[in-house]
Amino acid sequence: MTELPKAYDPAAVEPDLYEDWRTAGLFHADPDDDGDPYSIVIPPPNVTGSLHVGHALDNTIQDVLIRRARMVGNNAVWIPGMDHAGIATQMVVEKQLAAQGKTRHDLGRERFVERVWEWKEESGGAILRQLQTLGCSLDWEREAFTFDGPRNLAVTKVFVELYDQGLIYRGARLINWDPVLHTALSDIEVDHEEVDGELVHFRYPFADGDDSDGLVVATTRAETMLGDTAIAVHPDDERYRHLVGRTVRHPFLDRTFPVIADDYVDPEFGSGAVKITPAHDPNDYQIGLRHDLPMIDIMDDDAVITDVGGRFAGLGRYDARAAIKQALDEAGLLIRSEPHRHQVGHSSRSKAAVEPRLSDQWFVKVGPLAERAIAAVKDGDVRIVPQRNAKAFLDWLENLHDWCISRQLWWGHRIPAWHHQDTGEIRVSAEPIDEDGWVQDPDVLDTWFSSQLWPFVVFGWPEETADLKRWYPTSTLVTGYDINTFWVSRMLMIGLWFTDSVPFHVIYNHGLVRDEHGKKMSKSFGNVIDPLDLVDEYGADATRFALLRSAATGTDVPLAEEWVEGTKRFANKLWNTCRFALSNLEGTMPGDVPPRDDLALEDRWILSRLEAVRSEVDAGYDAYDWPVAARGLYHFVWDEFADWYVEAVKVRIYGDDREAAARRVLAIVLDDVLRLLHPMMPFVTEALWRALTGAAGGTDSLMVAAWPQGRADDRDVDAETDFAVLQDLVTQTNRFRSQNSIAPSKRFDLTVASDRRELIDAQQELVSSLARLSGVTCVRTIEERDGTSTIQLASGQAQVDLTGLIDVAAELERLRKELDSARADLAKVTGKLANTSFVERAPADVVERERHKQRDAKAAIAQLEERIAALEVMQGTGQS
RNA sequence: GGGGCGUUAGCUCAGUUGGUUAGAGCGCUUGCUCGACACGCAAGAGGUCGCAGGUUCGACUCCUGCACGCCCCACCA
Repeated sequence: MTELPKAYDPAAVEPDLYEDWRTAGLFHADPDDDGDPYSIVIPPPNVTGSLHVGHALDNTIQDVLIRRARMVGNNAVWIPGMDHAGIATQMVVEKQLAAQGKTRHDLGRERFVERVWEWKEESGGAILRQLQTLGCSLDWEREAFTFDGPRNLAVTKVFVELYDQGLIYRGARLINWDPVLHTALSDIEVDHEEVDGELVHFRYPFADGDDSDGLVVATTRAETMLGDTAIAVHPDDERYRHLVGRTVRHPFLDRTFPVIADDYVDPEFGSGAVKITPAHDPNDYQIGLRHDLPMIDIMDDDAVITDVGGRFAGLGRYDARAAIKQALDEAGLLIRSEPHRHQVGHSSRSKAAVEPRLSDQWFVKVGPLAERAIAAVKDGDVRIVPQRNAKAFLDWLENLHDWCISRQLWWGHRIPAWHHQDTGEIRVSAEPIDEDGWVQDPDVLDTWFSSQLWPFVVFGWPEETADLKRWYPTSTLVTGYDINTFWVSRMLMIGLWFTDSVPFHVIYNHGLVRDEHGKKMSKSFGNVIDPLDLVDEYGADATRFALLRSAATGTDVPLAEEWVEGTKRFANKLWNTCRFALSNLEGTMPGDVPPRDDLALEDRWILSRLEAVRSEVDAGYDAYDWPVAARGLYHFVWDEFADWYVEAVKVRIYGDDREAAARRVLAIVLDDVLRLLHPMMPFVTEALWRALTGAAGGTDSLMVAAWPQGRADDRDVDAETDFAVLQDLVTQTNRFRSQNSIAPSKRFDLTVASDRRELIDAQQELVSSLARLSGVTCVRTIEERDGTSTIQLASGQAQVDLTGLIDVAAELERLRKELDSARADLAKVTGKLANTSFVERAPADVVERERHKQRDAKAAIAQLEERIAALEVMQGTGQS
């Protein structure tokens, strides 16, 4: 048996164990192995990524699920991999080029993409290596990449089939344009932020009148008036009904357009008349379609006004906004402008304000896909945990717009479509078209188009591989709720469409990791915690366990460094409990529970508690309730096993009464605890388990040991009740000792009158040891005597003879001194709080602290006075 | 504008189908080199469970309203 160091040192244990597991092949799964299939695919981190606490939580949870599944006997696999992360990655490399004063256009497309690949090879995937330090038991032989060969083939196949089915189409639609990255974006890549703007009221003159007459409109985006092609009013609006059909004249451009009526217009807002810019506003676009209005794109890719803007051509959109306002004013058309807060869409990548723009793009028609996904959720084919997230998920699926999938980028899956240069004809094909006049579409696909295929392409789809048959559909998808829309819903839709199966049976949503006060972690707040720093400082087990302890299902996870520190102490506690056991086991192995007659009360008690906790912890794991599982084990190990059982068992181990049974029970409990704890704290449990069982390592590992089955017969309510009586007796005695300043080393006799007299009588030795008594005498009734003190018990009373135990005079003197100082404290604080300028001007928390001090001092005084009175009675100086 | 979540000890959170003195960790106070552990042991202080009503013999727990906070979604110029 190995000698364990006095304190647990994670750094000395973790890296070697990971390497040992890996070389023994314990992470690798074989589809031909026995056991029910259990599979998880990692949400592929971006190649640009490095491990942050969100990843740490997400992957710890997956590792917990996989490790437990293995121990339960499933044929479990966890697939690693990465996402090529189109925009994000392209931006990183473009930034590197910018540092050299270059753009991607200087390199050209081919060279640029090569450059991204080079970068991917050298620095991509750091995050997967970081996951190893966290202990993640991923099957490294199955690593996949969304942009590698097999995945490319699958993406092309999916695109072509969807196109053939009429579910992918190309067309001019209003899309979100990112004027910085020069690409279209999907709706969910746009974040709405509140912005302070201006609502500008101005007048469009009638075509047949002068500038003093006309129709007043209001807008937050004056520059878009260059693309106006109508003015809309509500059909029932009495103020304007008679104007419908009239024509207005553009003040700066040689153009006239009509006043139209449309229900969309809210008569209450602004002037009740809306300028319509179909090419630059989603609502106006719809109105434009309904009324067959011309759609005039007034901006170029940089959101700069083009020649259609007449004298405003060449101005950026914000400069144009100011210039037009001024021009309106000069023309006498500006009525007024007022401050106006409103929501403006921003690119989630470049943060630039998105420009709604009419553009030729590729779209996925999502209706038919969404229908099946909705049905799968409603029918329970896929279960969302927590259930309440299902509503938002369904709402989103039920209100989908078609998905713009083309991106004007270079890094990503090239769209398998070819355009004829002369005819403009389009052909979509899995094979390159190598004929004269045909050129491939320059655009690439939205990065989520490929990642939506992840759960089946990692197993080799469209090939009918053994892996695919064995592990698809996957068991559980673990993600934060923040990407349910981006990713999860799309996997569900496309999975159902192409594999006729849900891609996962359960969607488990954890919360987002926040700082200790529940605030979002962000670099600008300076509250970011790096999980790798935590691992360095406290170990991977502590980091994992701390995250799990606060990861209540679906709610955000507050993380403070102190908690991780506290968890490290728990690991150390476990370590030392094992150290005690190991140094006393004398070769005893875990095995069958000894015959009942050989067991002492504390044995039956701890076995009963173990069984209770095992079942609670198991239920916690089953319900994805990590805090319950973690707390259950923490409490059991520390407060029951270490604090009570280990102390109790010393009587027999250091003596010679049924010590064999004691050793056996010690080994059994530890063995089960280590197994139950292993998915959450894999390293320390493995190290200790090897020491306990003598396991050689390699394939002889806790990682693949059997999950505890439980022994229902071990539940022993009588033992628990009886032991609680002893615990109460010991606790009350300790309390008495502490309150009377009796040194812990001072032993004394206890006389007990209890309705559990026989029990206490039989357990005298145990009680004496735990409460550090010289003896326990059980009597029928306590007789009040001078010089004794009584302790109240849940089951009766105990009596202590104070003669010689306490130096009454000295104790009185000590207490009186304490009382004096407590009174002085109180006076000081009370004086401070009586000072009105302090109470009014000092910060609230400082005042609150003073109030606390005041309350504390008062409580202390009351208690001291009581004890002094009691001692005075004993001394004969008080009044009884 | 729609929807969701939360409000319990100084801080972060538990609290099972409503049932005697509402729990944990951290922090705080006091004492302790007891043959696993000072990353420890023992004891202690600290809460009118956001506010106002209601149901009930009884509510932190159920209902209604309000307040505050957080989050998601959303095409009102």
